[in-house]
Amino acid sequence: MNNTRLKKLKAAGWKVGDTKAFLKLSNEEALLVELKLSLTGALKQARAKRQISQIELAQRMGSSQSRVAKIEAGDPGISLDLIVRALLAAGATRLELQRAFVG
Amino acid sequence: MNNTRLKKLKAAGWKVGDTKAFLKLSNEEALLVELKLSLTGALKQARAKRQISQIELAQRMGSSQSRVAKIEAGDPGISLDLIVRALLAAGATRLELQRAFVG
DNA sequence: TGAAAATATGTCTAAATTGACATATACTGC
DNA sequence: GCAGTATATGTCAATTTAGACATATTTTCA
Repeated sequence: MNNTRLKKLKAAGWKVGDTKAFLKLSNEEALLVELKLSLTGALKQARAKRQISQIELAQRMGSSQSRVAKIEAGDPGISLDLIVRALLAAGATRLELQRAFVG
Repeated sequence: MNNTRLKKLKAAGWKVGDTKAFLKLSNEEALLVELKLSLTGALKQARAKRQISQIELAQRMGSSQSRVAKIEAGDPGISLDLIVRALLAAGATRLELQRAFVG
């Protein structure tokens, strides 16, 4: 029913500004990566500060050492969720989170 | 989601500090959910402020209207990544992000 | 130096998340 | 009430991310 109209809108929306939309996507993706890197940096700091091993952190968050290593290595294919979980499990303060976010 | 996690933890031999660890996990999970809700709230505001429809936002971020609706509805099973992508696509400022992020 | 601890890297299957689609419901102005 | 539009809900195949494990490399320190 509304399908035809929806499709029309979609098609129209994508034709015009195709590359522009793509560039925007890239930019947003870059911002997201930047944010992730900032957070993983904070994680490394938080963990070092508290002298927690990757194994211990992994246990605390119900994950594995290899995952923690990958998080800190900025491995692509690591979700923001997991990074934040790690930060929380590492006992990062609100201020630390904030600083990481501000960059 | 938490059930499977708990089961896994138990199966994996978490005998000592069992409940304590679980409580910690729950707490961190709760904090994460809180954060997500805060961000989705910011998304709704940002989108309303800019008068962008869900369809348009979906197009901008290369997603679908139903996904956007679910993000804003606080649907479980929506990643932090997707929420942040939506915020960026909605043109949320760094300040808006910050406020939502740190609470 | 060298053993032990910590961290990095690669790969697997299972589980979670995705966009897309269909469709239902809510809202707007007329 | 009614068309047009916006938003909500449910489902699904395909992709992505997960923990786990093996193993390599680096770091630590007696």
